[in-house]
Amino acid sequence: MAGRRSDTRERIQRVALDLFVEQGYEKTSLREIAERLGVTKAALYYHFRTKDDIVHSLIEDLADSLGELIEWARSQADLDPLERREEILRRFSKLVTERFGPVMQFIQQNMPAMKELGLKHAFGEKLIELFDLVTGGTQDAEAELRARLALAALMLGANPMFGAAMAPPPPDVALNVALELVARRD
Amino acid sequence: MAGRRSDTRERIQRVALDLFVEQGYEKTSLREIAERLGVTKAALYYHFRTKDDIVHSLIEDLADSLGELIEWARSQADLDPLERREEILRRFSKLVTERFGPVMQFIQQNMPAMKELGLKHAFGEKLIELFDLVTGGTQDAEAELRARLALAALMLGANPMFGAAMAPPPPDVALNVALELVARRD
DNA sequence: GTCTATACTAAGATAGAC
DNA sequence: GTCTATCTTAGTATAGAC
Repeated sequence: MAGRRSDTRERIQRVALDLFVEQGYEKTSLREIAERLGVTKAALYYHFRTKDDIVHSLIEDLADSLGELIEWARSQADLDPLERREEILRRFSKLVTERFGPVMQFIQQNMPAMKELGLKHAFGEKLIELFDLVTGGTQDAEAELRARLALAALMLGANPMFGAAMAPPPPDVALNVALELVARRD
Repeated sequence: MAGRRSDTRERIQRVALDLFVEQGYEKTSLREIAERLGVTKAALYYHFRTKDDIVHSLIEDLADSLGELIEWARSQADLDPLERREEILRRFSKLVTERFGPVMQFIQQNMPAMKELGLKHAFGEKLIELFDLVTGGTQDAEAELRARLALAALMLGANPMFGAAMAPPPPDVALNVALELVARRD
């Protein structure tokens, strides 16, 4: 626990994420990851029990951050609903642009790989909670769609179809459009 | 050429698409497809040269339909730009809801599998052309984002993140929001 | 047009030495 | 903490009989 463990574990995570984003989860073999790191497959198995386990470790951080955002949002029940929604979107945008863009891209492009072993749940449930907070609990279909699109706007750089072929929108533009989508309507 | 070939080829396409959507491309083996049809793997290889070839056949129809839509749009250069954009979105919405929803979902959830063998190009290039027609060729970042979101709204039922966990928006609601996103702004 | 049988390749994973 | 060697499983694909 104390002291400095080798950084191999983190190097594995970095290289694996790079390859997963670039080629996809299934098409990336452990051999490939190992080769790029200059170690053998067996070495990977010292740090991670399975291939899935690498993904799991990557997503845990993201799920934790979303959890913190949700917790914060729940604690702001007295805030003006619109202001709260807007601040949620701002903070979400910050998470995506500053830290979790690649992981988000990976998740969206490799959903089938996520379906196993509760990988989806740690993150997927958080995304739904966040979505509910942005809709404000309404059942109105259009309001729901707008909330989804607002989140989508912030993630479009990571969208499998649009993200791959085109440049992502500047974060500030995306945030503005997202805010407009959930703005009070008259 | 003449007469009625066996329908095995189409049955393979249907079953394969079902399984691909359900479990993902990589996780679906030819053995699985064959078993569900009550034939052997070798039978599949009679109708399709490779596993990729099955996907290719599925996407060709979609690409053709998009091609027709694009061709129509190009022929309407004299139409009011806004009206044209709106009609493009309407027709695209129709394609998605009436025929290509599952294929779209499959594509979005399995992008890494698309990257090979020009599978991406037949369809991907068409999507970009369509996108350009909806933006109307502007370079404005916000207008571009709005055009993307308009298309995204119509495909959200097929979106890997939102589509899986939540009910898709009613098509008419999605179309309305899409139209609003590209509406002339004052 | 479909099947049996099989070749070939590569993947994920484990055991045990260093 | 990393290696060599090996196991197990599964996949794609082909040849040739029916």
